[in-house]
Amino acid sequence: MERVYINKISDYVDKDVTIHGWLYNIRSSGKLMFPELRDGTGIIQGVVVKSVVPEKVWEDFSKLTQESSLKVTGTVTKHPKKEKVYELQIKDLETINISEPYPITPKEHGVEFLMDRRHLWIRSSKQAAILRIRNEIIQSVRDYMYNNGFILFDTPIFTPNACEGTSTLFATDYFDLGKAYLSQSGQLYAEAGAMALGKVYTLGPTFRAENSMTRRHITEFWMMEPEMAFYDIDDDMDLIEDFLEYVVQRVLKNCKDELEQIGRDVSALEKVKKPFPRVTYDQAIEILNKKDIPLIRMTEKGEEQIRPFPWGEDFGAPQEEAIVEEFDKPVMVHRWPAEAKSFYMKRDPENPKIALGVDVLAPEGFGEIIGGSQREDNFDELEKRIKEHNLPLEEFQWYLDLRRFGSVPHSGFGLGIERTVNWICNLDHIREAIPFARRPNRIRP
RNA sequence: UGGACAGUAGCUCAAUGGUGGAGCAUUCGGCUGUUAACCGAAGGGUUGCAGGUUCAAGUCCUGCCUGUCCAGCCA
Repeated sequence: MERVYINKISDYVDKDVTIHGWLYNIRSSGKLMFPELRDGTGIIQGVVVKSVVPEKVWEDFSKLTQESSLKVTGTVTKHPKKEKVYELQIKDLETINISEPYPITPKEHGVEFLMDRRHLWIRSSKQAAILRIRNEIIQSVRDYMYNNGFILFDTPIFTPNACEGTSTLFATDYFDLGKAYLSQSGQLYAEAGAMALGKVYTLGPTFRAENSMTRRHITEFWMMEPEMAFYDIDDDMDLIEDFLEYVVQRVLKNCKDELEQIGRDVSALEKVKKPFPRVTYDQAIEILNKKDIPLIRMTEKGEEQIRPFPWGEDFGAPQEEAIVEEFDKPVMVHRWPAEAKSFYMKRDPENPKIALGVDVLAPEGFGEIIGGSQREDNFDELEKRIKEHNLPLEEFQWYLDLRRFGSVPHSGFGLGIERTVNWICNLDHIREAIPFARRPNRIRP
């Protein structure tokens, strides 16, 4: 008997097939049973008729519990009432394993209960659909880069130094060489790659020891960071919008079923087409003042609201939301106050108080998904910044070499994979955007 | 790290300071088109932990633990 997967079942109408999978749920009605089978690619309802199947098959089905594993043979038919839905008229059953009582029932559960059983929760249809969309997002990222001349350039995870300060780094012992830190960005190495290969990208896990308990933060997340020689900040933004449009439109095209399964309103995603709004920091401040959004600062007395929003302050969640509300596409906020940004960003030649950085805010309140910039390519300027930020100059000598030996203007950005999944899937929380989320209060399972 | 809220059966939740219940799950029985199927029955409890108030605490008070949400930080 031909073994088939459920997502290809429509090719086998009126044919006999075998499905290898698990029992997702079962409903019975006297002399009829309706087992729902899942095989990782989808779910199909089986029909077991007592008067049709051998007595042993009927008895074996009666013994099945949720998540029991099995091989089922039957004839594929169209659903009598539903369009484009198929059923399996069951003829035979081979039980592989009778599951112990399964903890995740088809009823409601709390997040802690589910996260404690994340290894089982991912079998649920919504979680499985999210992980399939994640797969499509990552594959489309790789394909975009490959098809546009970017070279995959893997950067190290053990690093000796901080990219943006040591307080958010996880430290570990490294033989006789003292401390090693888990990478929080591959950018500095990617810059070396860009000088060697022109356009590169790195895609891998990154680690931030931030005690952030929000729906947008995890301590271990995947980031895709392209770095391009001879790109300025405007080239960088051109790339961002072309790239993001490709990823979103491809997920829309290839993950129709999954998006429907998780109840995603795709009309919002369909609008993600070039061009995206480009808003300078100064223009963003104007939006905040027009909407009377203050800076909120925590003091000893409590909350303090400062209006109008003072120039130079970074935006928080309420500010980002107010800006994004104005548009129905990802918004690129660029040319930030240099004070609030990292040491490696190039200053605007027209205004030294401005850094040539860009943040991309996802629509629908999902926050920042991309942070990018044109990098400082002048040796003296960069060395000065490293000193100003009290970073260990010796550790950055190799990085400064990139400015000593044939320095060129270059730019790049970092895309948070889970934040992108969070947005595209319209999730309540980023913990569902990765198979096993790591958060300050969770390292298991 | 700060603020708000919560913790009762395997799960999701009820219970005026006065005998701790329901639905689902589990086990048993019934039902020939079910869709989180339905109907009947059974088993299932150290009310997060430690103190305190009270004749009496799941309920009120204090401390701790755990979790959730929000803020900051960031992708």
